[in-house]
Amino acid sequence: MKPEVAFGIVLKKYRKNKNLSQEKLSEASDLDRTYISLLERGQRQPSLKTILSISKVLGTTATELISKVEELI
Amino acid sequence: MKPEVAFGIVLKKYRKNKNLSQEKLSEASDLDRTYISLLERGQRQPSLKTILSISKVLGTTATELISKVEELI
DNA sequence: ATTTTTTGCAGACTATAGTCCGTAGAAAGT
DNA sequence: ACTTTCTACGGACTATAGTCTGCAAAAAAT
Repeated sequence: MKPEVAFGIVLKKYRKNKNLSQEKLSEASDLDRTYISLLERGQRQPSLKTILSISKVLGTTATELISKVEELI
Repeated sequence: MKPEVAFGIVLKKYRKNKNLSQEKLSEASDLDRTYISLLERGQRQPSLKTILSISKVLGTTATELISKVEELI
C-alpha cells in the first residue's frame, strides 16, 4: 500500500477515536481544513513537521503514527 | 530543538554508521545529493515518502528514525 | 605534499505541500 | 421532514520540498 494512503487511514482512525471533526483537528493543528481532508484521502504526502503537529493534537506521538503506517504498508 | 535539525542529526549519525557517503545514500534512495546535504544541515522538512525511502537504505525503519528524532526534540 | 573523495553552498529551476475561497451532498441530530 | 454539522471536491493560489549544474574547500587517503 502507498504510504500516503496508509497515513490517511491511520489519521482518520485516530481522529475518530478522539471524536474530533476534521475542522477541529485542523484548528488545533494549525492546518487547513481541506488539507486534512486531502491527507485522509491519501492525496498528500505530509512533511515531518505536519506529522508532528497532528500527532500532538491526537494525543499520541509521531513514532506511534508512523509505526501504524508501516504496519499497513 | 526544531524537528528538521533533529532529523538532520539523526540522519547523519545513521549514514556514518553505515559508512555511506552522501552521494551513495542519494543514489540508493533516489534523491539528489545536495538535498541529502540540505537535510543533514536541517534546512529541509522531509516528507513521509522521503523518510521511508531513506530509512530503507539505512537499514532501519521510519519508526525508529522518528523515534530518535522525537528523543532529540 | 599531492591526489582523490566528500561535502557545503549558490542560483535557477520544477514539483508538490499546504492555503483559501466557495458549494453540493452525505451524515447525523431533532 | 427539517436543520445542522461534517466532509468531498474544485479552482486558483503561495510556500516550500526536491532537482540540477557547477565550483570551492574540507577531509581523507596515498
